[in-house]
Amino acid sequence: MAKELKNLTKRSENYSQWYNELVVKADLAEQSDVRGCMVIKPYGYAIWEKMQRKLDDMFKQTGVQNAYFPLLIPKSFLSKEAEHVEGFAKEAAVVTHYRLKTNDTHDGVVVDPAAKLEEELIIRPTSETIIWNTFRNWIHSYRDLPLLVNQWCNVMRWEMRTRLFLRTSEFLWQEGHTAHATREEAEERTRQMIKIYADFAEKVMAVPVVQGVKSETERFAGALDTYTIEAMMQDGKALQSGTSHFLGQNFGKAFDVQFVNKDNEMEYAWATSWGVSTRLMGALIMTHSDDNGLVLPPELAPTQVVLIPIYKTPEQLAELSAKLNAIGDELRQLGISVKVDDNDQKRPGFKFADYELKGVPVRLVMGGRDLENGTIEVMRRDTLEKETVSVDGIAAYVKGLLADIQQNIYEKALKYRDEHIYECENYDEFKERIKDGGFFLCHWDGTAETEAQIKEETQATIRCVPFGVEQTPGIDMVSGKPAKCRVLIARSY
RNA sequence: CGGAAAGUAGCGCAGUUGGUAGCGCACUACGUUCGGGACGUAGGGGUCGGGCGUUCGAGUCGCCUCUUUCCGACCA
Repeated sequence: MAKELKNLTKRSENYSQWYNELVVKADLAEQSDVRGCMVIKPYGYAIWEKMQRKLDDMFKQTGVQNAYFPLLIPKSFLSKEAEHVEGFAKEAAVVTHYRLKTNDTHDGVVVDPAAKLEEELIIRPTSETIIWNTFRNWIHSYRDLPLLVNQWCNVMRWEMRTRLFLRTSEFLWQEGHTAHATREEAEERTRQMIKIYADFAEKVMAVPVVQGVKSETERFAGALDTYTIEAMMQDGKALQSGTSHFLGQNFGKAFDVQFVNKDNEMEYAWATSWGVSTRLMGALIMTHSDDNGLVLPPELAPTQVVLIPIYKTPEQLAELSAKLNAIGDELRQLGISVKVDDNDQKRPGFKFADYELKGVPVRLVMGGRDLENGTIEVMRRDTLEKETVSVDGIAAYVKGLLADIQQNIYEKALKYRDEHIYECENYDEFKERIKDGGFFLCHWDGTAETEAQIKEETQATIRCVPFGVEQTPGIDMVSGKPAKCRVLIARSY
C-alpha cells in the first residue's frame, strides 16, 4: 500500500483528482457499485457521527426533538405543493411495484406485473410533505405550537453526475421541520437555525462561512426565503454547506394544517425547514487538507492524539508501550481521544505518513533517545512542526496544543477566504477574474435576467445576499441599472 | 439525453506485424530491518466484460451487445 498512498496528487495540479484520491486513500468513503451511491467507510463515518452528536446537542438546546418519518412518500403528497413538486420531480426515484417473481427460465427474477401499486411511492428527496401531512393530526390549537422536530435520515435525489460527499444520489442528512403560530416566530426560527449552522461550521468544523439569503431563483422549492451558509474551498469555489428555509403557510395550506388561535379563529400554521448533509464532510476536507492528506479539526477528529513508539528490541517496545500507555491514560482523563499504536507489523515511517494522511491532529513519538532524556517528540498536523519536550506535564501541554490547532486552522481558512473575496464593479474584469475562483461582491439589479446572464456567460451564480456586509446602493455591473445591494457571486460545487 | 474514452489478477497498467498471459503495488512464508512511507529470497492468484464471426491459431482483426468513466444539461 505504501507507494500508492505516497502518490497522492498535488492539490495545485488537479484539485478534483486530489479531492477524490484523498477521500478514498484517507479511508473516508468510496464509490459504491450501485449507481451514484457512496459507501462511507468506518473512519469517515466516525467523523460524521461526531458531527451528528455535536449538531444534535445544539438543536436540543433550542427545544428541538428528534423523530422519524417514513422513507416512502405517496406520489400525491409530493404534488400538493406546486412549486415543491416541480423542484423535485426531475430527480425522483419512484417505487412502482411491491413484488418480484422467478422468471420463465428460472434463473433470475423479474418484476411481477401483477404487483403494480395503485399509487406509486416516491423515495423521499426531502420530507416536508409527509411530515406536514402528519402535522395536520398533531396541531389543533396554538397550545400545540411551536412544534419543533428533526430527523436524521437518508434521502435520495437521482443526480446525473455525482461526487463523493458533495453530490451523491443517496445522502445522509438531518432535516428539521418546525410549525409556528405566527409568521414572525417562524422567520425568527429560520434565522436562528442558519446561525446555529454558521456557529457549528466555524467553531466545530473550523470552516468560515458567509451567511446570507438566496435569490428567488436559487430558493428552495416551496420556500418564501432560503438562508444559506457558503464556504470557500481551497480552489476558490463556493460550497453551499447548510440551508434554512422560511416556508410561509405554503405547506400549512397544502396539507390543511390549521389551528385555533387565542381569539378562537382558525389559522394556517407557519413552517420552516432546515438541513445539513454529509456534504459537510466535503467542506471539511476541501477547507483544511494539504498535500500530505487530511487535516482534521481536533473537535471532530476521531483520534485526536496518536502515540508511536520507536524501538529496536521487544524489551524496548515493552518499556515504551508502558510509558506511552500511561501518557495515553493521562490524556484520556482530560477528555482527549487517544490511540497508542504499538503495532509491531508496521514501521514508524509508515505510521507517520499514514496518520498524517488521516489528519490526526497531534502525534507523540517516543524512542530510545527520549527514554534517556525523559522527553517526547510532539508533531502538530496543521503546520507539520516538530518539537521535543519534557514528558512532565505533557498531557496539559497537548490539551493546550489541540485548542491551538483548532484556532489556527480556522484562522488560516479565514485568512485564505478573506484574501479571495473581491469587490468588483466591472463585468469584463469580473469575467476575467472569476476564472481563478474566489468570491465576488457585486451590485445586482435584482432581476432574474441578469442572474441568468451571469450564469450563462461565466458559470458563476449568485450565492446569496450576504449578511454582515455594509450595503450601499450602486450600479449593476452587467445591466447598468440601479442596484440596491451587493451580492456574493462565485462558481460553486 | 447529446459528445469522448475505457473494459486484461484485489488495485493501477503493459501487451509490437495475430503464435497460447506479463509488470508495479497489494497478498502469503522466512530472514534481515525499524528516529520519515524498508529490503532480500521463495510463493499464490487470470475462462483478457459478454456473444457471434474471420483464421490452422484471437487479449490483438470485424460486427453486435453490456457496463463503466470523463465532458455538458439537473442539483444540497
